[in-house]
Amino acid sequence: MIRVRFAPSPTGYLHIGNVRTALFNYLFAQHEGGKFILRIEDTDKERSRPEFIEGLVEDLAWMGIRWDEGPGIGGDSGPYQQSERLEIYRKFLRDLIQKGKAYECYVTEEEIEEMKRQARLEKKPPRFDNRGRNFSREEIEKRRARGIRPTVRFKIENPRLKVHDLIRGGVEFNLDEMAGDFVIQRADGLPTFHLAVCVDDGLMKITHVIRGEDHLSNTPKHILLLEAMGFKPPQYGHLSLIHGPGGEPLSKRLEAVSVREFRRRGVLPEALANYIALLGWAPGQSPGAGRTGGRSPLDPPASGGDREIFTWEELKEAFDLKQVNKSASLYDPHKLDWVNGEHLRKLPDEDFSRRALAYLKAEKKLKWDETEVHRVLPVFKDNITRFEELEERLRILEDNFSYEDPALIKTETAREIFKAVLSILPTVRGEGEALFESLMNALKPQCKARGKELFMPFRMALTGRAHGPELKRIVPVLGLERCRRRFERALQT
RNA sequence: GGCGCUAUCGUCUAGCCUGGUCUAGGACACCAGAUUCUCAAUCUGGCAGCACGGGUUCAAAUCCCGUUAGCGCUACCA
Repeated sequence: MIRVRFAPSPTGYLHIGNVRTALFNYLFAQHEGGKFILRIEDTDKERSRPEFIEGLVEDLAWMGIRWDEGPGIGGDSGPYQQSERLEIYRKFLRDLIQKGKAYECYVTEEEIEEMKRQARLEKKPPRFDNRGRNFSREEIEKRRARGIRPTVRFKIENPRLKVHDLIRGGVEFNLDEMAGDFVIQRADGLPTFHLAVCVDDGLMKITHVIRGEDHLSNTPKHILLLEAMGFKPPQYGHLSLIHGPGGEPLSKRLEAVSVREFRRRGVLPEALANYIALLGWAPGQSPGAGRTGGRSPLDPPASGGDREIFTWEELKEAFDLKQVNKSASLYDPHKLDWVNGEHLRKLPDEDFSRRALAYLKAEKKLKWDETEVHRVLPVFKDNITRFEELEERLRILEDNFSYEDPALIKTETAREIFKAVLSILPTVRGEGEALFESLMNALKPQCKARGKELFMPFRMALTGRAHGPELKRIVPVLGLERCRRRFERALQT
């Protein structure tokens, strides 16, 4: 059974970068019929904050990424919050020390700082020289007497290591060149990330660790640690990092790329998932789908490497870790908007209205009658890229708008048109677009204006705006009575 | 500095493993045209790329070496 995990530390909200890690883990698990585990890594008590845990859980749930084990639902390997697993880590730590695979290290932070300073001066790579390994009894007693609390370091015995990365292929490390023995328990008695991760991945029987590239260099340490504790290391796959639109690190604009922000602006969760999945992944080209082939729309959607729009189900079906590419990519807001628009337009009117309404309510932007809004919403389906634009569009429901271009309704022709409309309005019948047709049929004999000359003043009187959805769609949702009021108002302006 | 990773249109990518079918395909963005009310949507067309230098080969985007650039790690953060 495949078991993967997403292990965020609650030091901020979910954003494009870490939600992609979550998504790839989730899709992989779903595709393979495995389990997806959520684990909260809050061993850094300085930076971790409880409200971020809630935020993470909420954002993940909103996205539609569901965990099989983790906070809120439990599971066989709990607890799933590292701050509640401290006893477990201590037990493994004692064991490691007992077996001689780790040791208490009385070297102080100041000494290490000095060591680094020296190294810089000599233009040598700064690395810990493992001096704490060989302190004499007396030295240790002396340091203890000075009140120095020890860290615990893991002994690196065989520093050369070859790792097969699921995404990158073979990667070779030489830990000698990188660093010395590393800390697995801080002086304050809390485990470091390295220890906690390895104990948890071991105990939770994680089979595949899919995480950010920033952990690639940690992998040899983790494999060594896992083995020292008697666990079989999982397989590792490292995802490249994502950068902002200008190539700058994402951390510089975390707010703009947070899941919360996308939700606030009215992005569909499945569209976000779709877009993010496309960052660093593309469905491989099926053998038949060559450049000249040209697939017909009737071909099964899962084929071909040029697909862009996926439902959640299609994503789970098509996702393949082997097709994830190694290079970093930039977040492009334009394409997200396009993907979102595609998903919006694919929604049946009823679903579109329901979800748009839910958005407006959640964001406290519903200022009009709910049933009426529900009825009007589909008119805007082709006109928006995000729900956030709806607030402005819906002002069409208000009678006392100001005219964007008042000159348009003041011309002689405009006044003639309005008078003619008002005169034929009582005779107009019909539903939907037929209503508009009926209106136009009655109107044409009564006035000579045609084309733009006719429609622009018409639109301005009705909506106050020069642009908007087609009139044949606007008129029926506004209703004849409201139209009458607006034409009369235009005449008096 | 050391170690590691990466490198195809402005951006996301297909192709690379198993060299020829690639005068490199798709998508976003951009530009132009169509759609006889606008905007949008939609359709059509256009612009634009194998980082650089060597090799191997009859043949290299694809294999090898080097250079350059970007990124990551180099914490008692994760």
